[in-house]
Amino acid sequence: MTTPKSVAGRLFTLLGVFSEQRPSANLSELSRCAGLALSTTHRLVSELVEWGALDRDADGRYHVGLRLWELAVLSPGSLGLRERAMPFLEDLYEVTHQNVQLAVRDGLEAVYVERISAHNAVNVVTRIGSRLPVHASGVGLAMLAHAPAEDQELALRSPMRRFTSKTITTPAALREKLAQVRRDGYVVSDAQIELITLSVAAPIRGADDTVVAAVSIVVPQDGVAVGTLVPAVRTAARGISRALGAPSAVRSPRRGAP
Amino acid sequence: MTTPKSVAGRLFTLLGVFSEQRPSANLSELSRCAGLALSTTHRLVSELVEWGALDRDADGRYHVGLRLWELAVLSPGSLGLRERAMPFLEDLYEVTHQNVQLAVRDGLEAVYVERISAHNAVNVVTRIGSRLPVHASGVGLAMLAHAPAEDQELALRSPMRRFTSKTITTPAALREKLAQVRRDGYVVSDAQIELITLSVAAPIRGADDTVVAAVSIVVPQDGVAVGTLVPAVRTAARGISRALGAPSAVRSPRRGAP
DNA sequence: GGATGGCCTTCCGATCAGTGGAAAGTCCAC
DNA sequence: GTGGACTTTCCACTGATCGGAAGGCCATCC
Repeated sequence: MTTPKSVAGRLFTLLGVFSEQRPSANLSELSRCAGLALSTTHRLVSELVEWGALDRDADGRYHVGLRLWELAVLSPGSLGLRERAMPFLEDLYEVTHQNVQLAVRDGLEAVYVERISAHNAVNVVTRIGSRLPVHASGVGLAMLAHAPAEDQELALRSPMRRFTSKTITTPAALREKLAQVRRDGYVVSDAQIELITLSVAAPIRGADDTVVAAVSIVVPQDGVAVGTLVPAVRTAARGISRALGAPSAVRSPRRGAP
Repeated sequence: MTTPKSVAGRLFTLLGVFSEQRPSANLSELSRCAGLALSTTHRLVSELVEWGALDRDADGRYHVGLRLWELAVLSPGSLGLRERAMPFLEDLYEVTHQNVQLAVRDGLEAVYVERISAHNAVNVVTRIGSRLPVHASGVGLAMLAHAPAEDQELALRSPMRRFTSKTITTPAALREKLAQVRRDGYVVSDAQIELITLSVAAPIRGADDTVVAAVSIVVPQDGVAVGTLVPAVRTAARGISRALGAPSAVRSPRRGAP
């Protein structure tokens, strides 16, 4: 474990100790995992607690604090987008009763910022805040297809992790898929992450008409008519784009669609 | 503005510059608002960007980064709670089509961690991540009523901000309200924040049977039968408690049924 | 064109905050 | 009582941090 020289780096290392697998830790644990001296850890952690980045419970264990929420919701993927998208996600959920997801792009990863799920909906691997490579997720493909050329180039050149036998892993396949997404205006991502699920995604445009997010719906592989989902997802994506002030969604350009 | 002496403090000061009113800032702005030298700001901000706490857009402006999401969702109010509560919030929304909110307590404040709202629902002041004093919000009262005695004492001794003519502001009134909440098992918070709205809230218990969160529904003052909302909110709260493993919410366990 | 002002970036020496070893304190289990 | 795991406090040394200063970039103004 490389110990960063700067204090800031040490703080980040400490915060990085927390994960889904280890949502809480005691002082020694933090010290060990971060590779810092106990006394140093103690002081830094105390400062983090004082500010609210961490909380300390009755057992002396540390958790991520609620103050970080206040910051996180200020991120571009959150501010405005979530608020405005929510009602449309609601609509989509109400019609389909399946998992509905909202994601933004961070480099070559799709970050899920909202998700609506029902009791009986199919279980998916993603949670809010989690990330998936753009090449392997419906939302990722929807966003990548309309990303700046340099990002697309980078994605084509980067190794693509394989999740299932159907995962796109070659530049050629990805290139073709992206072209198809641009042509159709939506993505059907078939068993790219898990063999039993399928997702339909569509891009969301912001006020400057660039694609800033994507919405998707995840359903079980069998028993759901994909054809009926596509219009619903596209409608929601369009509604959200309009709510964000996207020019192309305000007027109604009929691009070859009936 | 007092300049903190520690590096950690300076980092927090920098992050604290961002707010709902100022979701992005350039370097000089950060330097000015944080009261730090330009060169210092430059170095610290660069480190924050490197780690992902901040992002820098094409115009050279800084935003809160998406990495903070990954941390924020690990907070106790998020991890597990949101995931498990969502379906029940959905149910509540679907039945009522009003604003549904989920909150946790942080000291004497209620922090909203999830909210579902419809196109036509009444507008409320709260957003995800925002805070309200416990004495003035339905969710706050629901949580405070079952909080440790010391926290209740503290709340009774602290000054209570007045939002409207109906806001609880005296220890006596608060004490009585809390007793009522404990007796009834729910809260009707009538115009305590805004005169035109009313909320019904109920406490949610965790695996250790303590109250860890609260769910509420916010409706316009007029035209909605409160009587019909109470059972719905209580049912949802109970369902979430059960999903969290709260002993008191697990009804007569049927054992042996394979 | 040259001047001006705003903003960002880099450099560098003095200084002072940060580090970590060590020791003392706390708590629990055996 | 003893041992062990964890936390808290102390302190002297040191090297990371700070901020002034200088330079670069890019507008806008005269």
